[in-house]
Amino acid sequence: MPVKKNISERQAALRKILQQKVFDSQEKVLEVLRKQGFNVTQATVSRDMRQLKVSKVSDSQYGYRYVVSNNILPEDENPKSWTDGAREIMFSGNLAVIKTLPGYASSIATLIDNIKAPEILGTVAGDDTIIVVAQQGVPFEVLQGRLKTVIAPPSSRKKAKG
Amino acid sequence: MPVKKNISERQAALRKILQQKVFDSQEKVLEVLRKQGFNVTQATVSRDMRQLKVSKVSDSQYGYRYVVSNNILPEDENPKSWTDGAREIMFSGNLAVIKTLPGYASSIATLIDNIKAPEILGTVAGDDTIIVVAQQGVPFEVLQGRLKTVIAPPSSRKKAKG
DNA sequence: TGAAAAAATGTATAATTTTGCAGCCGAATT
DNA sequence: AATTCGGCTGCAAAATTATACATTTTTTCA
Repeated sequence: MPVKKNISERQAALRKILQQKVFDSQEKVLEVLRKQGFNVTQATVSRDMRQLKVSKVSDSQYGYRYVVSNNILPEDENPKSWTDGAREIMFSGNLAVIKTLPGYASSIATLIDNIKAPEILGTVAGDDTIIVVAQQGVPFEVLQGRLKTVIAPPSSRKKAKG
Repeated sequence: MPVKKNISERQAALRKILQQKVFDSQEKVLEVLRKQGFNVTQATVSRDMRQLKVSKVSDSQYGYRYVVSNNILPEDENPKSWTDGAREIMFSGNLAVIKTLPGYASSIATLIDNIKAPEILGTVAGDDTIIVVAQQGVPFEVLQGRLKTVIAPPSSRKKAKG
């Protein structure tokens, strides 16, 4: 097994590991990481978890467990930079789940429908939640990028370099 | 200063304290609790946090903070359970589809939202159908277990001796 | 290139959190 | 009343997590 050393690869692996199984200590997570060829220490796991905003919460079924957020909104992001009441976007498989202020969901869903992105099959809106269904095989990042063009105000986006 | 000793009063105070200010250790939270007349120790704060499902998460690049979910569902509240309206639960990938009696969907979806399960990204309710989106990688059994805590009849509640 | 700066990591340890255990207290039972 | 039972808590120790510092690795830039 080759020794892997890429940081984002390791953090991606960490994220996946935490999603697949319940752990109650970083040491145990570390064991799995090492079996996958990431030869690091607990200190690094701790630092990775901080960067990924992993949190440890009590879980009635399993004692303690780690939870890795799918939330792409930075914690310190200015809420005003998000239009139309959208509060957070999360991803799971070929779906995106958008939480909004109460009552905003359907209007935002309409905006999403209107961009007619080829990789978006459709949306369903409740009162404060939207589910966006992406075409099969569309990478998370692509879907995220599309949705940002609707939900993030253009002024907050970096100017194109050319 | 009167010494308060009621548990739920203390946990309510803890909740409020955590919502109002950023703390990075239980000791510091404890100081505030003590100033409010709750004469306990850090161990109790730890236990309270466990019960309230408080989680510690990295705040920005540096620093940690506690996060307490905004909705609590007192265990012995629901005088009459909405969950009687749920008829069927089915799973497909990272989704659960719940069929309900006509008109019950949104009420039950709200109950599901209120448990703030970390593995549930969100729900969308129609009139008699709810779609629950789980976090990627969450095993079917875990999602099922979560939903059962809402939808299963309160037979798990303490019974008279039998 | 190579030097300097920045980033990443390990080590050892500090800081924090969790928990086993025993005592306490109140409710229920005898 | 005394006993039992069960939940809550403090104490102290164990377990876990975070970090200061040194070292190594990577990046930058001339």
